[in-house]
Amino acid sequence: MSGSPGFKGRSLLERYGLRATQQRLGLAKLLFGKGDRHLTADALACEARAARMPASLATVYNVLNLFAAVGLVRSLAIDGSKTIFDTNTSDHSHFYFEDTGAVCDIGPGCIKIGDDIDPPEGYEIAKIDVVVRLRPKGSALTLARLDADRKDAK
Amino acid sequence: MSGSPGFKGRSLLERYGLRATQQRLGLAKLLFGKGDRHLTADALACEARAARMPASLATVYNVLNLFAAVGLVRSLAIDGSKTIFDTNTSDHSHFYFEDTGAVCDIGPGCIKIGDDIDPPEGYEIAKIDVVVRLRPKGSALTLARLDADRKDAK
DNA sequence: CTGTGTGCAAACTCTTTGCATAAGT
DNA sequence: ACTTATGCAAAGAGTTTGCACACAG
Repeated sequence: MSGSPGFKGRSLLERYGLRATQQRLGLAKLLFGKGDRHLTADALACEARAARMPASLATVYNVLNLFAAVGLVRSLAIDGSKTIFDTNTSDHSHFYFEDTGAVCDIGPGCIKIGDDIDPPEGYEIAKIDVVVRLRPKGSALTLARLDADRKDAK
Repeated sequence: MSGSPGFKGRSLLERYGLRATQQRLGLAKLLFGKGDRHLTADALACEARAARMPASLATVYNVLNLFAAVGLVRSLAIDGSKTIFDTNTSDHSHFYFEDTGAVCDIGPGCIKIGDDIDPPEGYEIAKIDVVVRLRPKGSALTLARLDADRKDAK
């Protein structure tokens, strides 16, 4: 099971006009081998190392950005600092877990965005990102809590 | 008109339990003095300098993060690199102009988010961010275009 | 006065880039 | 062979942090 995955990475890459290098094949296998995924470049680099298909962090960024440019993956700007790459390129929304930083898909049926949005003159809609931010129940940040925390900190 | 703005910054800050310092007052005036705004920390620092109410960049970050923590402003993670602070804390969506990086509000009426979203067990919805990404008409990135660009680059 | 905020600069994280080497067609 | 990708390390942007000084209450 090590040399000939049923996974057709080579033809996938070639279909997108990309040269099939070891690193791209390895990363593609990790990305598309096990269902929809949401990964940072760093996380993918770690997985690659663990799977004995090492690729430098710079290469992982290059490959992910390249994949994003051709539409193989989609990049999400959810938490500001890290860029998350999503292997699901279809229309869908996301849950974002503020405590863990995890991301997961919401089926396209659950959220209805008006198809009646009027883009300003001269512009067209590239895509619509919907992020439902979740926090553990009862952790709401209230003024009272802020105050309490300030006193606790003393 | 220099010393006593009709703008009640002091009481605003004190209502939120914040000490009314010069920098906070100055920044609050810029933020809330002219309607809803979408600013980066850097842009606000520049404005402050221009308005003769200078505050160091570090202080601008501190103040904006503080304001965001108490709910005076809302921080948006839209483009991944820069954090944008929005003075409109009510429920609304955003247009994001990919060519200029500008952000503007979409009235809450234009987009309907199902109120029927089921948060996963143990979590509650902190907020929902909707970003409609806009690009200039006709700039869609197609495979054909990518190919053409590659050849052009030669 | 006492505590808190500010400013500066350095540290830090994430991401991109330049150049020599290695791999792909 | 010729082209293109990779790896490394350094650069770059944006944001945060530590500490001395200054300001607000």
